Amino acid sequence: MKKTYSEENYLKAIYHLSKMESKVSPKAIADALENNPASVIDMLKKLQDKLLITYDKFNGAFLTSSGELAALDIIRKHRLWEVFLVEKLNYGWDEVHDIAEQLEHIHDDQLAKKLDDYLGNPAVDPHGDPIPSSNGKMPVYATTLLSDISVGQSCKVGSVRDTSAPFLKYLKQLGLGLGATIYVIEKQEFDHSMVITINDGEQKTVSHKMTAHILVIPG
Amino acid sequence: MKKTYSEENYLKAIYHLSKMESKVSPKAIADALENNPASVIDMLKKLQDKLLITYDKFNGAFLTSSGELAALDIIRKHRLWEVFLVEKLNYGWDEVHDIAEQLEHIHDDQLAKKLDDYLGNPAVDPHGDPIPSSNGKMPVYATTLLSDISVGQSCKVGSVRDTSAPFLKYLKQLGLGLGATIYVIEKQEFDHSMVITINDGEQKTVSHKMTAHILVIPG
DNA sequence: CGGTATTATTAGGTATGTCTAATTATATTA
DNA sequence: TAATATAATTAGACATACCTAATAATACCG
Ligand SMILES: [Mn+2]
Ligand SMILES: [Mn+2]
Ligand SMILES: [Mn+2]
Ligand SMILES: [Mn+2]
Repeated sequence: MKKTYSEENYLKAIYHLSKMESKVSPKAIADALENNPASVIDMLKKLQDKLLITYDKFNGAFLTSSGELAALDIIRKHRLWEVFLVEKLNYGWDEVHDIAEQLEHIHDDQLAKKLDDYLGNPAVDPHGDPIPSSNGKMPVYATTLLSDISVGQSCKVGSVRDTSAPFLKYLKQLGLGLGATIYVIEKQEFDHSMVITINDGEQKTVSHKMTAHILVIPG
Repeated sequence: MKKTYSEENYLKAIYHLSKMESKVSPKAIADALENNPASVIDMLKKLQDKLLITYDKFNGAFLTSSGELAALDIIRKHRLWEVFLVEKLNYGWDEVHDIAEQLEHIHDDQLAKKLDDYLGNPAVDPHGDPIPSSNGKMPVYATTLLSDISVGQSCKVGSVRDTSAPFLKYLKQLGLGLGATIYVIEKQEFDHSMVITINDGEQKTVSHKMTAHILVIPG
């Protein structure tokens, strides 16, 4: 069953929110899509009619299995296109999200597979996020937040939980790219800010807001 | 001023129709877009309000200079994406039009230029149609119809005037690709069908409907 | 010329996806 | 617990881009 541009965006938002919070509320969806709860309620009804989600006030929204497959398909396309834009068209990783937001909705049976093959079947997108397989499985890599790494431990940047331009620009400025090695020197109890070195460079202080949006592979 | 998906399709249709016929009527636009004249009239008013076209019943629709620039930009993107799909993703030239119809509406300031550079600044799309320049000029190549070539003359396939799958499939079956050399052996006065050889192969008979949709470079 | 077919246009309506404002339900917290 | 803040929901509206049916204008043809 063909989905509209808008339905696809809702499914994707619900998928992402369900990974972050236990309950996916209309308010949370409205915030994610930058629209309002009244619009969300309308759409939740439509998605429920199409058996893509279940929704009730107490449990919030849940993707059905067909809804989850649809969401993963969109995410797959989004991330493949991001790889294309960075690897082939030489965009910066902080420039590609909004374009991928459009490209993810292009409809064609063969496109994702051909793009995937052309790109050499990449495992992750330019932000380190895993690319779902064509049969709808989401590989899991980095799951530990940098903020949870202990003093004296080191780790590598696996992916980021925020794809906004300001965040990515700041990362670039810090030299914090994918795969960068981080060593945790100190943690402030007061505001949870961290003193770290990046690739054995000079010491830098980063806020909790930063460290709570960076996923790492410990060790 | 940002244009909607639909507005862009109308501008493109009006551009193409204006090259084929002297008057672009609501009926002709409706046929091209497979919708109905009432819808077209609505949109013509909107486009006129936005100063993208002029319209009156006696002269039909005309693109203003900003309308023409917009149309050429969409056509440029359409054709660049078609090159990408064929050259990089290994689609057949009969499979790419509908996908490009979606991709042409992707909006990003740098995208067309980056794509163009990445593809090596192609002059023509997979159907031999010239790719407009970034400053809105449409190069002109093949302008002669195969149906206008005389008996005893040869020519090369420059482009096609129909991008429907049945037409392109038939071309492929005949071995009539871009650049193929055609030699005109005979022309029937009755139905204007032609006997030709393709790349010095065996003789084939093709209808006027075919020869009137193939543009060639004589000589 | 007059009648018929084709086009153009208007009027009114539908579906999608959004909104604001009002109302109801649920949490928070003093 | 009662007041208050936040969230969910409903009602009503609006913009976009379609549609059908009716009417008006124009073209075509015998
Ligand atoms: Mn992204
Ligand atoms: Mn999107
Ligand atoms: Mn095309
Ligand atoms: Mn289009």
